[in-house]
Amino acid sequence: MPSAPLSDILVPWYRQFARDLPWRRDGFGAWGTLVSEFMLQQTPVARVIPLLEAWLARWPTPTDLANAAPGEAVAAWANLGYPRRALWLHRAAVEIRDRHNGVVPREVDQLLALTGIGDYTARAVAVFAYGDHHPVVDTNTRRVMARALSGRAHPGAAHKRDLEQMAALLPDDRAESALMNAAVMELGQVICTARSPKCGDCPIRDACAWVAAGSPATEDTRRKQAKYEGSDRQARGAVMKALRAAAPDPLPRAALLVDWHDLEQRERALISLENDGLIEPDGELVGLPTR
DNA sequence: TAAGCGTGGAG
DNA sequence: TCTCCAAGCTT
Repeated sequence: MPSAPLSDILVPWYRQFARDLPWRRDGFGAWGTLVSEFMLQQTPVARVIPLLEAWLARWPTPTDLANAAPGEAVAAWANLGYPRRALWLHRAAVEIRDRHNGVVPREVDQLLALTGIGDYTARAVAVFAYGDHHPVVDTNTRRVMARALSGRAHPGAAHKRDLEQMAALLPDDRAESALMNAAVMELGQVICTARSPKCGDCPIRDACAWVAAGSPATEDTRRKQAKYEGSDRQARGAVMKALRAAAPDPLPRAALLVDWHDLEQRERALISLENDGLIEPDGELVGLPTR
């Protein structure tokens, strides 16, 4: 006898237990969804929420952001991390203003063409903002699928194939399929977590291949994060933190990383930040980008 | 394809 | 204390 589709279990579970998050409220809008997705790329929900609300109050439309200086966006990004995302979000806003009459596009191909938007974010906007029928695959989704469908403890490297695997789990109905995408992500975030999954609370444990196999500790092929202490990233972070604090004023080049012991690394950080467009030299001064 | 890219909370 | 990890994207 065939078992019920997972969506028959997960969609009702999601309706009952989904957390009340700002971007899930009615009328949040495509721009709000887009900004939230940029901020949520590798940054935890709790840190995003307050900054997201401030961001949208300041720049309620893509055109509002596009008309601001990129450095304002970088400064407002505050401690969200990966400040290139602020720059990319600003560029995407400019592209939306110039190519889409200030309206966040609905088509996945058009979304993918925007700066800083990849397979996940494009489909997240199309599905969560516009309610269209696409598979949305993030790291939570891939972990849930690895366990429930493949019986592995960890997902492998991201692959296009993941989209097809998720698409096969979606019900035909558009609204239901959007909920299923959200439900799988939610399950991965609150139940089927990376470190200590709460299998006792899982609504699909009876259908889970990993549980059925005895929850084996299978090989973890994920790439380990490079050491942060003493890294170039840490040096870049220190520069950006100082410039955010001084903004909108620039700082003397000599004042940046003044305590940094490794002068070569200091130069490397400044050069790479300039190459990324995150800082702008102006004689002896260095500031956030003005255009 | 794999490396590079921030920040801070949780276990 | 310290390692792990968090709604990825670009090159």
